[in-house]
Amino acid sequence: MRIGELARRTGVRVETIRWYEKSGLLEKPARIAGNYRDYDAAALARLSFIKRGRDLGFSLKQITELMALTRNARADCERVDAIARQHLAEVERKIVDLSSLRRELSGLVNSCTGGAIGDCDILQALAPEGPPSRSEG
Amino acid sequence: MRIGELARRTGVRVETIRWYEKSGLLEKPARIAGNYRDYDAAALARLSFIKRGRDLGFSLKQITELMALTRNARADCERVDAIARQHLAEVERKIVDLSSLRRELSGLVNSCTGGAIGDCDILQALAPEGPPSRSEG
DNA sequence: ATGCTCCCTGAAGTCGCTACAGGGTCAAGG
DNA sequence: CCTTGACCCTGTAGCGACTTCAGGGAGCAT
Repeated sequence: MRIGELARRTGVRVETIRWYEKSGLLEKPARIAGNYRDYDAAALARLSFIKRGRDLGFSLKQITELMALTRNARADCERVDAIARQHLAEVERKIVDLSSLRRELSGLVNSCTGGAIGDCDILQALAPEGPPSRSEG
Repeated sequence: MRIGELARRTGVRVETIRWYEKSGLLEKPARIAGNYRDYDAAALARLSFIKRGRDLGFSLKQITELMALTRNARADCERVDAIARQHLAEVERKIVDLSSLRRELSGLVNSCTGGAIGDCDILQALAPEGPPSRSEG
């Protein structure tokens, strides 16, 4: 199949597929007449794996490693688990960070009473502690 | 004050300050002997505002707009509120996305029983529906 | 010949920095 | 006077994961 069909089947954009090839995640496919890329079922499986990994938030580097591990069928599952656990920890950290951010932001947003800029609590909260003149620094 | 002191006082790195200047968030400061940048209290306040906005996750573009609004003291608070609300909505969406991601990932991680790659449930979950050879696709 | 859809390459742009190369400036110390 | 060291300067390239753009070629239908 050509790149457009592969894109349609995987939900990955054509440009992105070419970019994966350039950065070494996908092998260079055969070419048919017209210099068009020609993909087979293995390429489809590989790209689906990448897509699934990306959807789960893994980096391309992690996905590269995971794909390498799949080819080494005798290797231990440990490394795969480590990558997944590390990613999970990162996701959990991000959730915590964003949650405290949300608390702060929703406090800000609810403080807005719709007046003029001078009274805007949002801008007040963003401004530094003191006014520009520093008599109490 | 010179750029190093400004950096220390705001917690923004020297290179980042120069980068803010280059991208138009900070005005070009006066120069003292030796071609060193010379910052005043207004620059300190401005950079503190930027820092606080960044800590709250606003984009530089949003911060630029917020700073422009502060200078227009008679303007309505509405636009400020809109920016903050939009950002809050984005943060909330990210939290939702990451939470479902966490569920999926922790399911994955817990499925790992420590065997060989061939049995690894994590890789199974990442792989596409069928194996590369497609007799049942 | 024209129009259309698909495909090609290579380069540049996005965001928000970070890092590096290769210097200049200035005060303190010997 | 010279060196050391902290600080500063400019300009460029790199990061991740793409997206967009410029400028074409391939192949089919009309």
